[in-house]
Amino acid sequence: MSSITSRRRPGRPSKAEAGDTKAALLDAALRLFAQNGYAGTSIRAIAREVGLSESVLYAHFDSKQAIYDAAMALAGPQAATVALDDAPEDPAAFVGSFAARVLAAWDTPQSRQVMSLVSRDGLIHDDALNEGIEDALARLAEVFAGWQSAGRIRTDLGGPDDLAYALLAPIAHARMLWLHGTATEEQRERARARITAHAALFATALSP
Amino acid sequence: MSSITSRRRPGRPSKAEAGDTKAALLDAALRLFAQNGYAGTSIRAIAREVGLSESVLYAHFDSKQAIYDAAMALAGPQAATVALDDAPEDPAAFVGSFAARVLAAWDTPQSRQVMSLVSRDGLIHDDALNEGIEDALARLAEVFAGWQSAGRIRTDLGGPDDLAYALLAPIAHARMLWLHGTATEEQRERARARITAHAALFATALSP
DNA sequence: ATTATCTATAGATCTATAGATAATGC
DNA sequence: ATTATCTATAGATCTATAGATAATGC
Repeated sequence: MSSITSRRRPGRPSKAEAGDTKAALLDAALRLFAQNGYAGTSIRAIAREVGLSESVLYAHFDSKQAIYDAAMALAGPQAATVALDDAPEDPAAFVGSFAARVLAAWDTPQSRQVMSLVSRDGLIHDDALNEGIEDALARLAEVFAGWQSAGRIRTDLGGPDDLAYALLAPIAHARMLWLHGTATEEQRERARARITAHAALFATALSP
Repeated sequence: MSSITSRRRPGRPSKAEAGDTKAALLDAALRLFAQNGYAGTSIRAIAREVGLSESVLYAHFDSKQAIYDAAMALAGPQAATVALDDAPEDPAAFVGSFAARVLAAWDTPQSRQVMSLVSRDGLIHDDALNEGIEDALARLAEVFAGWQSAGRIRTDLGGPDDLAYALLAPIAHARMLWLHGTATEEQRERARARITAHAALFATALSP
């Protein structure tokens, strides 16, 4: 049962058989880095994944680190930004739509892979990433601060930043547990259920 | 500036210079595995950390995997169990003391290393660990269920499991972010502040 | 004799490079 | 000529083992 990965013959492939190698490499790299971490993923494994020889990676990238960086750069940014939208409507409605939007952004194949990658390679502890989280919390807190001074939500629960954390942390935690690179459909469903349930609970708790 | 790690001479060390090598190896292994992951940590690096030759590891363990397992077994269990204690007192008091006990259990050097290890090697997605989390949530939910049927806490916020998640997830998330193996004192302080603030907020929200 | 270390080394695997090969595009 | 692949290989590093060496404990 030796299923040989039929070797491609040497020389430039004909137009018909040529694909977007660089994109395929990055896609495979992101998947494998997310699954096995940087140290646990070899150049060889990435090449095998796309069915090419190892040296082809050095035609497209300078080094293993460069491949990692390129994969991160490609997949990273869009996952960090969670749009807060403009003038938030009613508090309860906002909380629900906020959670839904965050969920939509995080429940994509790429975002889930980034989640795994960030966890596997200790980047949660990375300064850049931490600032992203702090920033998201701060912007959310601003919204709550506005509502508190307008008397539209409870003020006795805690400060705006406490509220922001109480809303965002359970959502972020659901991401950690159930929206990673190798999550099953069942786990993703669990994440969705938890996140919407939490948003509802939080919205109810907010009202004065 | 070649500071050579002065080589020990061959042969069994004298009683005076002999230490508990196995314990030292496990300690170094846990630290390095937590910092760099399984694949990112070599036998060589562990040996260098305790100042011995590489082969000494094979006198104490069968394989690299066996070292990892031993380090996990040593550090793992005590971090998983978060005692719920017996008959919980007053809801607000319970929430505060629960958070304090979880915090105390998680803010230890070993528990923090386990946190990093679990994250680095993708073990958060491990079945055993996931069941541990589900179990903790379920036991917490039972407490809330009792109070809800006794009318001691709000019932309109959500079901017992929603409440359990709303309390535990922000605490667990603080652990992820600020109670890992290489957390600074500043980060740990941040975790403590966040966790106690969240417990207070949650307790307030609970009361009918 | 047993135990705890060391040195030396085998064999696998990893990153990276040099140079061959064949299609493309001018 | 340029581009995109391949084969072959260098040199580093990794896990693991064999066998030497010296102290211990009987």
